[in-house]
Amino acid sequence: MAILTENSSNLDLTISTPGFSSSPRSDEGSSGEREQLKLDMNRLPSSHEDEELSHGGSAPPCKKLRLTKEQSRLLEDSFRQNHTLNPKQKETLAEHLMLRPRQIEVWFQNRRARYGFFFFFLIHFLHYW
DNA sequence: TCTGTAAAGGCCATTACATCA
DNA sequence: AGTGATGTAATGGCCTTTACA
Repeated sequence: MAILTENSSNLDLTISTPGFSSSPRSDEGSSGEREQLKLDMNRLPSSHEDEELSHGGSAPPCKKLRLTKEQSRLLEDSFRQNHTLNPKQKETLAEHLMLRPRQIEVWFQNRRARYGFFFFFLIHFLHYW
């Protein structure tokens, strides 16, 4: 899979994920049920749900989600290509992964925080060694 | 040109929750 | 089944940059 920034000046993204489609799949395989559950939990809340939450409705705030392997993998691939996202890329990724843009943003932020420095250090270490 | 200001985005520290041993 | 450790999603605050009047 790859997310290609076709042109850094124009903000288009090409996302192709073998075995992963943003559209719901009816032929979910063996790992199916548990994974499907995760996807359901992780899916972007409908505008109605969103509205309820944002208006402080009686519904409890969303529990912390766990990203699926596919979601993580896709995010990881994007991160490898670019450690930061422009708004368009964020939007596209969010749409593709059925997450909120804020979640994409948070993932990249945490990713940079956890491994960014490590890899920076590692690369320079290898380079000079 | 400068200057003040609001909006947006990034980073950091921290919290809170899910999972595993 | 209960518990502590660990990993990580999420939040809030602060800072910098940018656009605009």
